[in-house]
Amino acid sequence: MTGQSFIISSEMSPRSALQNERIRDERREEILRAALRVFARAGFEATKIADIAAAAEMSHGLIYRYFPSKEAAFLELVQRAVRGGMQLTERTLANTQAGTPGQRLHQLLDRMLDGVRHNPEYSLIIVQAYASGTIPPEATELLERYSQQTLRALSQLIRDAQASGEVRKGDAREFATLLLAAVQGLSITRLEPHTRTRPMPRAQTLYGLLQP
Amino acid sequence: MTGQSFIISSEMSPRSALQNERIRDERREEILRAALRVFARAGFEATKIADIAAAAEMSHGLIYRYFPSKEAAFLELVQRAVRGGMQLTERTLANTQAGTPGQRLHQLLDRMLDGVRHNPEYSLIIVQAYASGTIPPEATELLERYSQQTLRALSQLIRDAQASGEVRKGDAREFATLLLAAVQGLSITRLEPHTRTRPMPRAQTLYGLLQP
Amino acid sequence: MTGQSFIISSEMSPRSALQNERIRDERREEILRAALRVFARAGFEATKIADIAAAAEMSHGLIYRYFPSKEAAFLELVQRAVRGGMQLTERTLANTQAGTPGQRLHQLLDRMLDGVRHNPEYSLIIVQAYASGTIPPEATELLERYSQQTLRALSQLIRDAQASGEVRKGDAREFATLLLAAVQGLSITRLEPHTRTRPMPRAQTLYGLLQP
Amino acid sequence: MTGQSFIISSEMSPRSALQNERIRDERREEILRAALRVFARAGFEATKIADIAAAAEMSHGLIYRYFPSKEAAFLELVQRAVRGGMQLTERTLANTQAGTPGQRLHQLLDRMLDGVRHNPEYSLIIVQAYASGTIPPEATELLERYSQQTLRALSQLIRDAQASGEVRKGDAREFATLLLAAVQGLSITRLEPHTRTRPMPRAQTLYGLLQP
DNA sequence: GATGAATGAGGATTCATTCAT
DNA sequence: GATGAATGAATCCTCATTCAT
Repeated sequence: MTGQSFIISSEMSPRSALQNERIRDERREEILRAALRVFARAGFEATKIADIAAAAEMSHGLIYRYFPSKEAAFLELVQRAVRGGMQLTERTLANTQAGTPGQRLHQLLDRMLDGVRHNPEYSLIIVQAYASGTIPPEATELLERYSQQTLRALSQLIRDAQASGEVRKGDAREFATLLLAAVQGLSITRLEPHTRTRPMPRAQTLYGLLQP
Repeated sequence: MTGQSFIISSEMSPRSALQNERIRDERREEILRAALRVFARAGFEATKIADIAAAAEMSHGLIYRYFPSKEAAFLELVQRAVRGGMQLTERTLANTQAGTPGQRLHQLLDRMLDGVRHNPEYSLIIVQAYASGTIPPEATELLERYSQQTLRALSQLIRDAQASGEVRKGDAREFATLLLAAVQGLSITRLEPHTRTRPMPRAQTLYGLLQP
Repeated sequence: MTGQSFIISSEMSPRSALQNERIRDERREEILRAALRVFARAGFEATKIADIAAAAEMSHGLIYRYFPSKEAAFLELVQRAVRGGMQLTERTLANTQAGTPGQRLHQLLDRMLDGVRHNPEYSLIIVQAYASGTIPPEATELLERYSQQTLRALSQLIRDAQASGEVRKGDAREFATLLLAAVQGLSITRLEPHTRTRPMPRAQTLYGLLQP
Repeated sequence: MTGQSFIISSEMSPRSALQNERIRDERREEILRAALRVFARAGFEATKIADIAAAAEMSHGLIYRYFPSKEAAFLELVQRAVRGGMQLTERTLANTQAGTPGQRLHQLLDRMLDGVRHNPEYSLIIVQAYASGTIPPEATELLERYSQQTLRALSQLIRDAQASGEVRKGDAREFATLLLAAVQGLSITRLEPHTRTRPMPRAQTLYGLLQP
């Protein structure tokens, strides 16, 4: 075993630090993947650590080597969900070379609905965070920032598209609120087997409603 | 209350039997009112029977005189929420003398948004039921029937309004899905102190989007 | 059942508030009695809530209706032990009419050893608090105050007895420290079945060592 | 360390076998040193294997190469403490050429107090063993033998010193019990930061009390 | 009917111990 | 030998539900 080690290592490490770090990172992601699935479907309170462990195919004790508590794992997922959502809107807003404001709005809606359709877990995490009675203040702050920022960005995009004549007249903030609500509302429908099979509205339909 | 009854008798008189039933019903409603508030905000799992009892200002033991379990109380609220929602759409659809299809659609949206604004608990119960990982199959069936029926009614109304030229062309079912999603999405915003203070979109705005 | 109640109560209390309070107080004391026995013998960490519950002949869940945590119950016992010990020395010191300083010192030692002999649990709680690696800062403070105050009182008594010629010359503080250490050391011997059966030194012997 | 060995061979040479054993012994002692510190302060139950490993600056897995269990390590320390204590008294008793019985008693007390002062860990291990609720029967037997033997030796020494007129009259066994209790009681005070700073009584003071 | 004391199943978390590398 | 990832039994604590009064 250690016969080889005299060449390289003066340390007597069975696994290199690098290897360990890789294992740790992978495990952490595995846990988060499993936790995402379970939390999204069942919510924070109804999710047992044992459920996450089972979904990640590991012992429940191991979860605690990577997260200090169930709450911490949930919080990380909320963070990722919020960050992902904010980046999406932020980037679309900033990416002025991607087309006219209307085109960018259309694109944003497309991506949002695509996310809800194929990857509803992250939007659901946000809904679950809202719906939970026992989330920590940090999560509440994150949600607040998320909705604030997303609404602002959406409103701006709508206002720009109104200026260019691509979106009909009206209170941009109200439009934005409605769009966001629709997206979140649609993600809820991904929770139930029956409703999940129904076809989701196309971004084009949603965007079409905004057109003059 | 029953403190008076010692005057008449300690036996059961028709009067007191009636009174008793009335009292029972009142108590039951008190509990449901309290449970509605608490469940809507915190969700099924995070809500403790003791919370409901505290909100209803009674001992937690008493809850069990009126409901066999926490689940049963929640289920009843889901039933009421579903029934209320279905009645609203059903009646508006049926009430052909209330105006043109477009007017009735507008009215329906108005009532829905009004409900979310001033009485968000019932819509939230539905969201919480969707979001909960441990609700009984009965609740799932109710939700399924609710969304099915509401979507059907909404679609019909939209189709009628399209026929009368009041609503723009497009897949009525998609429109209906979006409207319902928006309403449910908006109810979620009633969960958070910050977002709750933001003005809600007006029904006119929502209806306006549908107009040609 | 309630047939009787019309005479007295306008409240519909099954058990009167007074009764409830009495039950609560009794239960609380029962728990503390049981906890005292178990903690004294096994120490804080090795004592399971289930052990206390078994010793008190109740379910472990009930313990938590009376104490928020194992720690809180332990802390209360430390408090009582400390308070009891401090009162003993304090009163003997103050009770100047009980005899000469030497007589009072003798009396104090007598009571201390009697406590260790017949009621070693409280002294053991103090030893266990010292020995525990996970007691809360509150307990540490209590212990500190206890030893400080007891040493001060003992030293004073010894000094007075030296002035009256009843106790031999020497550093009173050292004498006090030794006496207290001896008492605590003796309480440790109450922990082990074998040593517990050995006769304990008499107060007279301890006091005699101090005499000129 | 073994980094050098690649020069000689990867096979086992007599030299490296010897070396290996020496290394093993050193490691073992390191662990025991660390464990002594940690157990003495925190007690058996509150001490985690990880704490010992951290104090010994090695991985916790390695501890199990040297000790089959936490209990085994603790037991070894109790053994050493007991053996050390017994040797001390035994030798002083036997070393008749070291002076008069009184002088030897004085010397013994001096060494005991010195141990408590500068090296309290071993006395504390004994206290912790007494205080622990989950030590194995082997430890209990050790403690029993220890106290029995120490008391016997001390009593004998005292009796001899009484015969030579160096110690006052009185029940030698009681005196011995008190001396031992005082020593153990003093070691407890080494557990707490505040009390640890207080000056410890001198052996002369303790011995003085025994003098006529 | 009403209360709240009591029970105990269930779930979060810890940590001694094992084991792959 | 050495490391630290992995396991799961054990323990604290909560809370739905029952029951004596």
